[in-house]
Amino acid sequence: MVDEKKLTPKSENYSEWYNQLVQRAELADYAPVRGCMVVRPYGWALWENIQDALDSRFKATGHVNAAFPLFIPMSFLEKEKEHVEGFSPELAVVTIGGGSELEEPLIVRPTSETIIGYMYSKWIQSYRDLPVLINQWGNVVRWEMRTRLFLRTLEFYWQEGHTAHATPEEAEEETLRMLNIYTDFAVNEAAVPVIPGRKSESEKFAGAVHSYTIEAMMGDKKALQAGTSHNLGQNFAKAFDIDYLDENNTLQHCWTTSWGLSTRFIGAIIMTHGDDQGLILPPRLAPTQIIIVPIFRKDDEQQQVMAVVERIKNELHDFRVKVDDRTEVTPGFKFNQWELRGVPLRLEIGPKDVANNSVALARRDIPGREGKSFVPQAGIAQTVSEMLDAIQANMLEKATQFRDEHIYEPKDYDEFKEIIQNDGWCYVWWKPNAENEAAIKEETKATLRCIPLDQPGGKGKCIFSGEESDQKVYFAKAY
RNA sequence: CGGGGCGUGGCACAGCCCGGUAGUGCGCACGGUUCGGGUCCGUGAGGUCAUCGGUUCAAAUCCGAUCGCCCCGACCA
Repeated sequence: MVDEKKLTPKSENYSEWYNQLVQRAELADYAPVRGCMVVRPYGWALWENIQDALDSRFKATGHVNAAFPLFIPMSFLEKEKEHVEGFSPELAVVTIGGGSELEEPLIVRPTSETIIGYMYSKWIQSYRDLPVLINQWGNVVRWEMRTRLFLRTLEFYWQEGHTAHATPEEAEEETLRMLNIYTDFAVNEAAVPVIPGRKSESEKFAGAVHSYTIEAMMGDKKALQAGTSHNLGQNFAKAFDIDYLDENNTLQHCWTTSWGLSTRFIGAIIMTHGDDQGLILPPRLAPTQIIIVPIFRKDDEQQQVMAVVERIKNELHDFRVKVDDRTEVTPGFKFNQWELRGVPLRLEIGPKDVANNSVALARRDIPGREGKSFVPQAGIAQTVSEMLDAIQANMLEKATQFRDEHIYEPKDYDEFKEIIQNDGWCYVWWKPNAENEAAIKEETKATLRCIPLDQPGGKGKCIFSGEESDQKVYFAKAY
């Protein structure tokens, strides 16, 4: 018999582990409509912390938030040829409104370049109006065939930034600035090590001149595109007449960008850090950073313990802290439940601690006895603060180590195939060629994840064609 | 849309082959017990067996159709 209290181990069935974890940690649930997701309060609290971390970075670089409509006229999408080709297979279309057939079908936005481009064309007249730096928090719909909670659902929540600039240099600078913000967020807030890089021609966004990505390695070694930033050149400006008069009174097309990060990132956090006990959340993003579990048997013990618990809780007011004072479940039950939900630090206070002026600390990132320590009640805020920092740092270090251990540099294509077969990543010299890329995908299921910004320099022979090239790239199987 | 599987209390499943008044575990409610790693015991609530039709004295079980879901492929933040 399977122990229903335990998660299916990662090593046994990774996707089952993932699904059980998401649902039992109460992050999200399946909705009545196939492929749709209900984000539960705990999952949404995590998303709100992600939003705050990103929003503060956006604001610091001059961006503002706004909201654009959910419905977009079908004709808007058709104005940019590559864009409509890329998105039409996955559109949800509304044809009836208020009981009668609409003159023009509306699509539920799969992304907002078109409607925002349309508005920008009205707002922008002069070079003095530029740059326009707007971000939107919202939801979009893409009718995907196979779905998974957070990673790919019919509807998902994200932010999409859309900017317009006077020059190609400014647009490229913006595209890279936002990529760097994503990288900074992923590494320093989520403890998810990512590789920032450029997408190949075949993998880029429909309608972009070029796309950048942050690529992360999940616990099963598959790659996950965790955020994207696109330089749209003048493609959308031309399609939507986003024009301005420059200093010389000459009409010019704008240069635009777009960049997005979605609730998929929650999937990245789960699959980067989670273990067989459940979630492990980075302290900087965890909705609850510290859970206090009081332990007592008799009434008089309860009073003494709760007095200490209250005092400690007040001392920790600078942290996101909760007390689990339920009496209907045992401490052991609570330990397991909060571990499942990934709370970084657990604080136990029992009769022994009352007597010794101590508390027991258990860190989530180090399971078992090694992660447990007893510390004095005095100076608890300082102790806890340092430990949360240590957890955050350790999570990043562990994830980085795991990733680096599974990136290989094959000598030849045979070795390449063998590595991909075992789900490793390949870091190889590459001569850009869409046909060769397709051939590799066909044969191995691996895709060109990115051309990293950080290049080693020098030259080498392309892993596939043998031609000389000056760039190295990553290939891997991906979500 | 191609290949495979499954629909039975909230969840996970047994029962179906060989028709005879619906079962187990988890969860839930109540009482007690326990509480420093998912306590234990007792009592109880909860299901027109996916739907429609057929065979039969009798259908969760046999036959037919329909619907839905899951897994494997093609598409993808």
